[in-house]
Amino acid sequence: MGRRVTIEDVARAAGVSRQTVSRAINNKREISPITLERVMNAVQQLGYRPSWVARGLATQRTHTIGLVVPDITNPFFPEVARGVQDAARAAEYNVFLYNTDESAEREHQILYSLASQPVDGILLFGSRIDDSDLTTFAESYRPLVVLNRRIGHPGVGMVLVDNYAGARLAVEHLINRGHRHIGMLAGPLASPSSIQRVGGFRAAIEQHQLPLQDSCIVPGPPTLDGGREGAEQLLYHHPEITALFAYNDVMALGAVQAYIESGYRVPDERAVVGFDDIWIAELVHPGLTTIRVNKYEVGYRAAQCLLALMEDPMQCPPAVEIGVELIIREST
Amino acid sequence: MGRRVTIEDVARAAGVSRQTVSRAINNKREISPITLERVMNAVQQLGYRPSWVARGLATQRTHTIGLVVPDITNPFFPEVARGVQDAARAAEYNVFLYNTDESAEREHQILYSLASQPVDGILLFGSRIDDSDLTTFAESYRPLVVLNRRIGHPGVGMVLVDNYAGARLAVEHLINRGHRHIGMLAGPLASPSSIQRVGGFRAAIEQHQLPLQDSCIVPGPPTLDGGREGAEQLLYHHPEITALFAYNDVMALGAVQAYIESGYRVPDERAVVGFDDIWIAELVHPGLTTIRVNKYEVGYRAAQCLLALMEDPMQCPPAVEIGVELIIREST
DNA sequence: CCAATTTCCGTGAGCGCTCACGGTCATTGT
DNA sequence: ACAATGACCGTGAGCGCTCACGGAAATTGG
Repeated sequence: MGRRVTIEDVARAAGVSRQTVSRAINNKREISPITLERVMNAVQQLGYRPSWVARGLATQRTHTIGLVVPDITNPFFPEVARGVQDAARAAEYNVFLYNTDESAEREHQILYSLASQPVDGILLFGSRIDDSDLTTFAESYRPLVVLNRRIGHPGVGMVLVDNYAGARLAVEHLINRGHRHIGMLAGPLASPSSIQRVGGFRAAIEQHQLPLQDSCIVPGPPTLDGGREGAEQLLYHHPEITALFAYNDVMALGAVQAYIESGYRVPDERAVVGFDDIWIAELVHPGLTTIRVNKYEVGYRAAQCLLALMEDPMQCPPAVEIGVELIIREST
Repeated sequence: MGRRVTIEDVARAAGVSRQTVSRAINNKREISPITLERVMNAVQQLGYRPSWVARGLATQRTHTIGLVVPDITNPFFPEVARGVQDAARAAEYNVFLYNTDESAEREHQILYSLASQPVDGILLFGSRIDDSDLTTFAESYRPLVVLNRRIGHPGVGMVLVDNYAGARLAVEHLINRGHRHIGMLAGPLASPSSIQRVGGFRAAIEQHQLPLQDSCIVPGPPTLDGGREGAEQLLYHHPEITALFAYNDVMALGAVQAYIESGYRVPDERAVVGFDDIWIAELVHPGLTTIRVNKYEVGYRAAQCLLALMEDPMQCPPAVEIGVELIIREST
């Protein structure tokens, strides 16, 4: 109850003009220390809080960024989100969160609705829309940072996880362990990170002149069941395969489950390596060998990039490269 | 580039007044079908998108809610957040996400900053500020829904997980399994859910007339390490304890680890039951016996409650009760 | 065929703030 | 002592939209 305290009220109470109050709270100087204090007192007493919305309308900036992820429930993203939040908070930005559910249509909706302003910039992670759509989008909309996409466009930043190197590390590790028939659970084919990981996988296999049929690379949803089913399918069609490289840890976990349920011992008879190093990878039994990605860093640096972009929306920031690391545990 | 398309542009293009355009896009009827179509065409052609901010200033509603959680990285919260998002999306609301890091000070900051408007309502989960602060907060601010707090105040909704019953279920299960010396990892004592779970724990123990010293209930941060350390401590001071009820699954997992590292077999020599049934509880080995809380439902229904509250901010909605369920796996 | 509705649409004001000016007073230099 | 500089502050307008009016046209009834 009670009307909102406006800047006018403060001005009246302090015996100055609105503009002076505005100057005070945004410490623009151009204001004498004494009036500044007078104003600040009035602010305190009335409990005045400037309206973010009104300010947004006047300045055309809302101090808000939008974070778009496929699904916050996917264990990869909470840490990323956390990184984003922390970076945003440091700069006094708020962050909106949206889930696309891996659906391009849904993603379009969100992006479209984001255009009607609430945000100053967008962080697009795990995008599933195609490159041309993304480019036209980047052209018409505000600063944007994308994950694992190469878009050479002023005003858009890129964060690139080294998927290719990660996949190679994984495969080489498997080869070192003596495996010669290696399969891959490729995840969602539409995803660029899947393409990159498959690329690294193929390259490593070929370099070592190991046999590889296309049917040893099976796509599937990046979920536990996706991993389980992929592994079962491979078990059936390619029983010679003794090791699996999975698109991500969740799929890898599913694969391990499938193996165990089918009576194989991991890692003695079948080995599995995942990707991401999500929190639980070290808790399961056997502990999951995986490629670690610093997820917090991904979020944090992406947000920083976006923040910089918002200062100067026309620059072409260098891509932020995120390195990866092989973490060996018991599943290989 | 290019100025923003305003409602005036549309009005001009369609040969009508701003107000008519406004009516059209908010389908207030009071508008003839023919002009409606004319306006809509103009909207299409110019690619007009009403400014959320300007509308917010005029209507004093931003169509935004704020979700405050201790840490989105805590595996309990992503699912909750997901439920919130989905409910919000259905009503065309955006959601801000904030992390308090279990810090009361940080929470105050956030709540305070939220007062300067960006949100129409607040979802406060895992609050760590004390009851009186919370009440004064509830009085002065906009609609609010809190989790696991009893605040009888018009305009504030409550979502209550049945912690008490959950704790009893857990303890009784342990007793059925033959345990007579049962300890508890109590989590953060400041948290109401901790208090409630401890209450249920005590009640069950007493009802079955089992021995219980206060030192068998050890507090600690709700993390893996918190659980591990608590278990070690108990192992040292109360070696007679054969079963543990943990504040949450993460602590329970830590406890299991501690036991295994100390050479105890779970569940043969030591049993552990958790709380929440987070995603990974069934993936670890041994699978974790736990009290399941439907986290998605918590978020979804909380958001619905908030939405209702925003329609009529002075009502006292009934508390939303969330039931729990004992899930028996291999850790007991 | 004319008053009483109803339907439709336009006008002014205002939401709470900031920006670009311009004005006033005290200060400085010579 | 007088113009010129600078520090400080106030004024109007405007950001893009909606609300509460009120007026004109189209409809109805007897």
